[in-house]
Amino acid sequence: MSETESRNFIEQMIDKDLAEGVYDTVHTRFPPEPNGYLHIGHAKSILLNYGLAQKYGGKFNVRFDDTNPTKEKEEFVESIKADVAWLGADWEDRLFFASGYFDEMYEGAIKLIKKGKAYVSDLSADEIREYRGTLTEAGKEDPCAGRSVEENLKLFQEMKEGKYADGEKVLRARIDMASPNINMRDPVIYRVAHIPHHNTGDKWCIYPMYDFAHPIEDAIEGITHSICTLEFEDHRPLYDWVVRELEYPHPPRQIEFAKMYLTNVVTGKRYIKKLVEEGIVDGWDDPRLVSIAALRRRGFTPESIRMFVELCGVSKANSSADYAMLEYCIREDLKLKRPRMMAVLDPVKLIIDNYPEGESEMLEAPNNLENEALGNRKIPFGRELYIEREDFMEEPPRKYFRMFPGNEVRLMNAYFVTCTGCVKDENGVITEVHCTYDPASKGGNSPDGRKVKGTIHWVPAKEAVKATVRLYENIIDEESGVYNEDGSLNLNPNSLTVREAYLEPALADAKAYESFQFVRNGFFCVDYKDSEEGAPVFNRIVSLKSSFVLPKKED
RNA sequence: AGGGCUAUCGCCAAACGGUAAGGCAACGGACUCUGACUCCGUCAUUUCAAGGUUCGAAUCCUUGUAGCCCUGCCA
Repeated sequence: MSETESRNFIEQMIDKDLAEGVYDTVHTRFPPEPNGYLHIGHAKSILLNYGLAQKYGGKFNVRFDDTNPTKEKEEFVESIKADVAWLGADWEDRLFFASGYFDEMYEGAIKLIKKGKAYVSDLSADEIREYRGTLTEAGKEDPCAGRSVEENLKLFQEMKEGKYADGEKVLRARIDMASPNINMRDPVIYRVAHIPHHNTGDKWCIYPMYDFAHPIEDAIEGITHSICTLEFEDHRPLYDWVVRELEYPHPPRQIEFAKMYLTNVVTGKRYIKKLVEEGIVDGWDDPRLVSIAALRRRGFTPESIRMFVELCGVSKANSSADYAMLEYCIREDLKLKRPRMMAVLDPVKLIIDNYPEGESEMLEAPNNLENEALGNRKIPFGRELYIEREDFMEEPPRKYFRMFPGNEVRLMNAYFVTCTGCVKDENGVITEVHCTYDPASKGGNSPDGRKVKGTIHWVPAKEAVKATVRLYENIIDEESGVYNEDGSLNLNPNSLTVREAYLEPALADAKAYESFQFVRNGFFCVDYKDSEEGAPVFNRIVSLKSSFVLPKKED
């Protein structure tokens, strides 16, 4: 860490703890409940926790907070592990499950009962709610609060043994029914649920509540800084109460930060579910979504997401980052490390009239002009090529530097060509553009040193590979907000455009999730998921800014 | 008399009583084997508001205002 670098508020708290000797190390954790897929918001938590451990030379755990078997599935455990690993957060040998601590939690509950700090209640869920009072009125004492320690012990034992049906009895912590903080009004800490658990099977029919379980999990693992989101701020007094009453020697400190939101993006599980069910997207990893898997499939790299999280920073102010910042991060990460290949998305044929018919040659091109380490590749060149339809204009506006009759441009990595005209069909649609080339300008430079203003990309007509390209835009119509008046999503009808494009031959061997910069057309990632018979599909990651923009009309 | 938290440029975000960093976006211009990238320049006399304390306030005090969270046997 450099001295000049400013520290976020969490680092400042950690510095203080370390300086005052409250802790002598830093141990963080990412504690997801395995009840869904991770998205960009979780990435912030993962990278924040992992980053702090790295920064302070401490440790980082991954722990599944699986205390409610009604919601959790093994399937999610695997996807979460994969996503965390992909992001580069290394838990080493510290992968834990809250369910692994059920014995300690049970012992903890007994300890509370013995201290007179917990009691078994017969109240129903509705009654408990009634007794709890409201935001402005104090709660009432639970009629069971007066039970003796012995009776509570016996009843709790019976809860564990399965003598009671779901909902019949709960264990409550005895704190303060009149507390202005509703979480402190004798919170339920154990409930009965006769449901098999994905880890413990049917060993247990009572399960601890989050507020009781979480501090214990942290304490057992020796977590020093338990970082969570803002909505748990009100729970901190209860968190502290639990670790204090259970007399953990070095209790962890809970610190809350603001969740990250992205502008014009959908993260709500219920909305995503609807999009999937209605077939608007093809699953939770559709590249238009922001689940970790979707971002990966779209071609975002772990590095780009790390950069994004760092750029966003951490604070306690609710905020929502601009999607443009995420795009900036992937452009920044990829621009030097990926090859720049040529692909024509909207082809029109270019015929070089003075290039010998039937002949062809191989040209050598650098994969990335700014990164020699990426090497060179060979591209076949011949008399007939495809160029981008918009790279030719019969009557160009001012400041149009590409193909128009009489203008000389460079075919990237190939030759200078001078446009001579075009051929149209009966409807006036341009079918061919014609030009002549300067054989002396091979490689893209003329021996006489003359310059051209424009350089355009191309692919050889014969050898080009035809491939499916999917162009994605935000699934939300950004012009008018995320939601319609009726609460439905305001969808962008053009969020996906599929087209057949021509790629230069070198791209035919691309591997899944390999990314490329298509010259002028943005960054693309190869995706095999939905392709037929293993044919690659190219997903556009982001478009280059200002691409395709013609000059403003002159006044 | 509910409680807790937050307010700094279009969007994130520093500044910790010493005179408003930085990034994204935007806008000029230069450069360029793509009009991208890169580079250079512009972009808060002012920090939700109004008072107060101070030589000096985004930072301290007072009073307001706005937003978020909390009444699961979810996490």
